Amino acid sequence: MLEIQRIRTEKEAVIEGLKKRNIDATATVEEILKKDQEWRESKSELESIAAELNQIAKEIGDLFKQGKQAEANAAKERTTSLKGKEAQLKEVVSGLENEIQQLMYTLPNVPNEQVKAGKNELDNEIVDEVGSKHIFDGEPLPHWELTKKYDLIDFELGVKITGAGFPVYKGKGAKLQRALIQFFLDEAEKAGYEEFIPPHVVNEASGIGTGQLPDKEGQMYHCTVDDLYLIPTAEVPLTNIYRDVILPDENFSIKMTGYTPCFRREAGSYGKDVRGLNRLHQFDKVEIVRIEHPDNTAKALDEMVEHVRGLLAKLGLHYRILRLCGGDTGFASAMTYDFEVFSAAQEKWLEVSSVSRFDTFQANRLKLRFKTADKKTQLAHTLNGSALALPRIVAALLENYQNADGSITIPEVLVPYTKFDKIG
RNA sequence: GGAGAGAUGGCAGAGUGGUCGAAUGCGGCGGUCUUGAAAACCGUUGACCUUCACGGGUCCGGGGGUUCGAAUCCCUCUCUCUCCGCCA
Repeated sequence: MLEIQRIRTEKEAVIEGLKKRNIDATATVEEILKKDQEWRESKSELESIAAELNQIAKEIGDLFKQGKQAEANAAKERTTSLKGKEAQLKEVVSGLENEIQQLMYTLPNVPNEQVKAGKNELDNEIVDEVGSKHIFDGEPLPHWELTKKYDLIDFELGVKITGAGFPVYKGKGAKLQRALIQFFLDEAEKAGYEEFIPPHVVNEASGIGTGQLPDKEGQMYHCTVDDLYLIPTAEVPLTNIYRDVILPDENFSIKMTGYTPCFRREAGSYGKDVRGLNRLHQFDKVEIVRIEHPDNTAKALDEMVEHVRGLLAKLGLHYRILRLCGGDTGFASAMTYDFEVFSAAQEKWLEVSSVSRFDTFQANRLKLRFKTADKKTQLAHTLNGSALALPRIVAALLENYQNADGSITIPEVLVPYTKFDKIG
């Protein structure tokens, strides 16, 4: 959620910024400011009535103590009309607060100045591409054939047990999965991230804190009996560790990592790109999350990008980095870099990581703040990124590392984890 | 699932209708003393909204009610703890 203060003082900049998302927020912003003005007026009127009532109440207390019953009762009379007015104003004020809140929830984050205007993924900027396409002797097989051939992942079995999008990993397929998780966690730890194993189910307040709720309700699995949500990413529980927290001083840099399964309903995305591992309802991911002083955010984002680069380089994958355009940048994000690996058999790019800075957008909802040197409270900045999401990495590894004899080579960095260097 | 207890400031913990945003202790911060530190002593120490400011207002788990006045009384929800049962 944007800060109301920012809308008051930087109205034009906010509207201009949101245009990069292909959104004209003028009407909403004007509406917010109008209601905000009304709210402030009603609120101050309400407060002066409250002050008067407090004053009278105090007088009555004194009168009773002095035994001046009659005068006290007379004073009581004075309160009735004030109380009526107070009740009326209270309703107006809380009504306005609700309306403003609802409007505020509809506004996405203002893109960073580096973000280009654009409608959709076609307008994203390719900022770098590393590696080149594998040259194969024959036709490489797509990963869904490889997983079947070597009995690594059983999609049909998952359908039987749960439904589409819940694969069963077997044998070397399962081991490869575990190896990647371990490898990613070790790398994150080397980079200074502290490991967490958070709950995989969260409450409503946490969903609101990181911005999944209220708007994107349909994306999460909801356990209605207990009113809890399966996490769509470790970002939710990890970031919410710092909900309602005021860090004691401004010297902080919090770096967290965690592996969790991620659950996504992916409502409305059936039919396209859902083959094999490309899009699942449950998948594994190692996430990195940072909480930073606003002055340090740009640097932190760069470090996270470098970290993900390092992972892909070590795995020897051909990848590219995109800076998402305004229209493709997530609701809460101010700037996002997507990482895509090239899938040799499918001959297309697969997104494997998304690294974002949210600035104060999440912190505002989370009430995540810190104390400045002069003892003021100020919103902190949050960032997060996948490092990495497993399924498409697995897809790319299997497809790209096929050998002429049909076997699949395991990248050297993973061998200590898998304890085997070849499939097939 | 059954029975009971409870939710107060960073923590512990008092407070059952008016002077309580809240005693006291611990912790934190500043100071005195000291070569330095400890101890001792003194002071200070919540968040939010509004205002240029003075000031004003709100907050004692959430919501509602009674009252001139609620941390304190009533209703309701949520959560936590203890015991029993069940289970890893």
